[in-house]
Amino acid sequence: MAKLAHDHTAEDCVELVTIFQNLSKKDKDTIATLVTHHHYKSGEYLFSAGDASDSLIIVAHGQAKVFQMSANGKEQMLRILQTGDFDGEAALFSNTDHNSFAQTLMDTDVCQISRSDFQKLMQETPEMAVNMVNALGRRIAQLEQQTTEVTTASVESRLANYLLETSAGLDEEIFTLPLKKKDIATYLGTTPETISRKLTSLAKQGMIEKISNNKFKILDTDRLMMID
Amino acid sequence: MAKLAHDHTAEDCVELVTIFQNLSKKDKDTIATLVTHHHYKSGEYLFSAGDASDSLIIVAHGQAKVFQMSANGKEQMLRILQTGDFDGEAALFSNTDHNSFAQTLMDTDVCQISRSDFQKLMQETPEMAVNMVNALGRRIAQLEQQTTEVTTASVESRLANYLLETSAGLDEEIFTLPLKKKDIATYLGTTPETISRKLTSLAKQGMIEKISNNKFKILDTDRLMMID
DNA sequence: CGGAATCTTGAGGCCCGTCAATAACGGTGG
DNA sequence: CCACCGTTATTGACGGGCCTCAAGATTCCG
Repeated sequence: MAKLAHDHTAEDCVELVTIFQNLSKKDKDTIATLVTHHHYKSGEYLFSAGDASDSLIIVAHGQAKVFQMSANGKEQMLRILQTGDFDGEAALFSNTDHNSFAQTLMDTDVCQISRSDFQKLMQETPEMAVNMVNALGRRIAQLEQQTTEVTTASVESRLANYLLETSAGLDEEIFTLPLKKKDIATYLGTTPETISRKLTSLAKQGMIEKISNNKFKILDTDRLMMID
Repeated sequence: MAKLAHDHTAEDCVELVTIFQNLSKKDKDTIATLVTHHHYKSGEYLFSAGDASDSLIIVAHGQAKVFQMSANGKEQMLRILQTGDFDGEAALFSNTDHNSFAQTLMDTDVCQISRSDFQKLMQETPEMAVNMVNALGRRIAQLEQQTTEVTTASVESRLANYLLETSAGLDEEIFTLPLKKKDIATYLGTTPETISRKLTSLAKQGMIEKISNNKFKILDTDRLMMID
């Protein structure tokens, strides 16, 4: 394997992650000693459903998708882990298995803390526990939003929202969809075919412009927001 | 207002709620002094979207539904708060408004702790913060499950699961649906008409027996689990 | 007992999922 | 640089599940 372009150390993880950010230097140093890190190539799994779930996983650099598999074999995307995000499930309950999958979307560096170390850490560092509570609260709000949208809004509306969210923050006029259509589809609770159709439909209606198959330009934010 | 059948005191709240349960007597007493309680009649709102969100709300006795309202006016049920459950959102972020509604389904007693008191409590009582993290983690797992089911499984399958979950725990053969069809519908992301149709369909297929419009008997657990 | 809310049942239609075939893309090696 | 092949995306035809609208039946509760 090629040498990493950047070296990602335990300190990097601690600096990157929001739940550690406002802690004292001393606390951060302690945490750094508890962390192990690993490199994954694009497409590898961080964990699969059924795996023993025994550590908190932090994305130090890269991107991974977390999804569940339903009884009939359909994927449902739960979230995209970006640099600095973590997957909590693992560190919270004792003796439960993962019920979801995490697969990297690019080469990705990951840090881990074992459940027991993490639980000890929360006992000893209340600020960290409070940070954790806040992070989980945000996650809950986001999931509630996702559930509501998926059941109450049309695919066209969900897709429009997704485009607006994805393009927000980038002040580029033209932006690139960061995911394959299949992944966008499972994120929005639909199929790649429908995504494809709705994108051309939005383009025909003049709300977006299609530059290439995954590059787009927002033409009419207001109308996109009003769909459905 | 009539005198309450049972007196629900601050101590009751503290005893009832899982996040307080394994704390020391001393800690519990402290918490009890921070709690205020209120009685609500059936159908009243504990809070509405847009209200300032400034306290943790605990259901000491009764039942309430928490739901969001989508842009096009549809309700999406997020969860049912039972005795001992709490709504977290409020106590976690600073200066955000509620984005959901909570409405009682029967006469209900509620306890509250202000956000500032609760945040202080977490700082001073790490065990409580850890309890909170665990409770939120469970809630996340449940929401992820709900999102996945709602997008990947048919209404019939979701309803079958709901019936199994609702009847589980009660060893009664015949059980009563605790919610109106409209509420079941918004919980499962569908409409009352569809719920009605699917229930008669399940009965025709011999998997359940319809005793009255809201009393049912499970006849074939295995087939109910296999739907879809 | 009476009126309001809830539930049931039917008819009709549309959104979107499925299946399938073609096209475009992207990386690899010659 | 181009030819090649697997992956991904597009487009069409079709069907079905579920939503909508509406009317009638039933239940609930004062």
